[in-house]
Amino acid sequence: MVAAPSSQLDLVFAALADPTRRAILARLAQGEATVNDLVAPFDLAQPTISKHLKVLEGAGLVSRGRSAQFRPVRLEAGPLAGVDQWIGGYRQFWAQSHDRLEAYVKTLQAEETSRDAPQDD
Amino acid sequence: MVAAPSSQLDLVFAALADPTRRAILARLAQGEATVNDLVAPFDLAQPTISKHLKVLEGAGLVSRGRSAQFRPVRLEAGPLAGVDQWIGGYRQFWAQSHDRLEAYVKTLQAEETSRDAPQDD
DNA sequence: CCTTAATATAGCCAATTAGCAATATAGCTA
DNA sequence: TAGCTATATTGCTAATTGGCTATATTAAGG
Repeated sequence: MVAAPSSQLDLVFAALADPTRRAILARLAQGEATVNDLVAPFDLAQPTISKHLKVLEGAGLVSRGRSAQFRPVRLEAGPLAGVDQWIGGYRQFWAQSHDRLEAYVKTLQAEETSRDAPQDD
Repeated sequence: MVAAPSSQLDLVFAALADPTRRAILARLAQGEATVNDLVAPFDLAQPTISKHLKVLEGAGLVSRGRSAQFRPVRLEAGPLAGVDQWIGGYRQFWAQSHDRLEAYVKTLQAEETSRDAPQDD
């Protein structure tokens, strides 16, 4: 077992890479839920959902309570703030590519008048 | 192999889950680079980096040019805008308890920044 | 042409992962 | 206590992944 300790971002991005887990988060955005609540909408076995929950918990994206034999799951958005922060460092780059795209569209429109545009891709 | 077509978000999150790939993006935030440029800072073999680049390209996060025997790699931030939008749906959940969160975010950013934040200076 | 440089591809391995069914545990309730 | 319900754990499999070395490809330059 050589495994370097995964950083928080590693765990969070990995957790978010699975559509089932994102759907679970979406459900939790509407409020706390039991495991069975979370199983219901999917065509997946209960242990499978429990496993997904463990991954989400490991990433800090959910926390568990205890109420009788229920272990309510609730959304913890903290790590998403971390992702948001990380992404913030790149915001300028998609603003910029948007500008480039706009410029490109303008070019196409300009060439439209001269009816002879070469394909350059 | 029944594999449902991974959504863009699946691919992007999965690509971002690896610290080497995030570091590559951080490097590309400073400008186009050749594969060798990207190999240099890591203690990884060139084919390993090429594989990472293929993952990033599959997610739409980088694109490749061609110039002699070089295949310059450049950042494509578009997909990050998609992530930003997805995350936007959860912003309210951390806005609520901003105070407690601030320290937490600072902590994990401190951990990550040195490793793979884009340099914007 | 032949060599060198930049990159890609192939093939291998170990670790991880998403899924399942079966079973165990924990806490009500009768 | 017994039984029922909610959830966790175990143990399996197939697929995927990150790493490597060795080799192939592509383009420049002598």
